[in-house]
Amino acid sequence: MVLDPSAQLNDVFHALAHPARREILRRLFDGEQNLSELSAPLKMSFPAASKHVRVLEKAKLVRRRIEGRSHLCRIDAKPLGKANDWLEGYRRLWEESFQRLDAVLEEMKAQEKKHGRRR
Amino acid sequence: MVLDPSAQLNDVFHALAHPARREILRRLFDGEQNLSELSAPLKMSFPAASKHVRVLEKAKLVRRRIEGRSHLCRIDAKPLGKANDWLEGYRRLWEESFQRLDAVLEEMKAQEKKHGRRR
DNA sequence: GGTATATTAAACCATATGGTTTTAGATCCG
DNA sequence: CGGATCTAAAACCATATGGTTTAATATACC
Repeated sequence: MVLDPSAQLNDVFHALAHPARREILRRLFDGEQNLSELSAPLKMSFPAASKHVRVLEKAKLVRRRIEGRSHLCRIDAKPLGKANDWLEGYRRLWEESFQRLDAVLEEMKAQEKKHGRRR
Repeated sequence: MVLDPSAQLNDVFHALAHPARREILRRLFDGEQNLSELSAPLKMSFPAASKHVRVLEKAKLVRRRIEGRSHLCRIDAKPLGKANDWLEGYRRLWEESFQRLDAVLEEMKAQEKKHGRRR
């Protein structure tokens, strides 16, 4: 069905790459909202906001339920799990880099204790 | 210095949205490589690959050390930690969705046991 | 110096992205 | 019916993206 197995991941990461779309997701986190409600706080026209929602739908991060003239949007976080799975493989790497930072900070503290605070 | 605090996150997610760039990262995971080595397995011209590396550099996911005519690239996973932090806020949501899936599968298994396998 | 190698830069192209405004459909409501 | 509301669709625009090919630059090597 899906030709490129990583195509979904492309769509998810691309969807997350725009702050307006992340804001939309953040607000959907608290529950369903229709397009008007979603677009209102965004500093752009309604059609622009609507297009962002479509990008989220393509990434299957948002599902739409039409009720009369209101299009109710709901978050579906499953694809975020896929993104998380991909990141997971690198967790050791970025955690190590924070450990190294911690080590530096510890070293600085130790130096402070030994020689007293400077400046 | 950074006008939009989410700009880094935009760059990171955008960088991850292309399979060639994810592949580059995956290979840098195993250690430093220069541009020629990185571009060789990609089905595109050298300049195209070089541009992808620039996108990764802009997202601070890759650092470059020039040694003679060889540009050695090294992964820096810290920005992936930022991406992970953002995702973290939604973890509960996607885990719940998997639990629901598990519940459905459990239910199906229980039915199987009760009534025997059909077909 | 001369040649091969690694990389950048430039020019170009097609398509995508992100926005706008305007027009057109549905649907609700008095 | 008629008007207000919610949304889509279309047309348009500027810029970005992702690729190419060709030229230029810098380094290594004989």
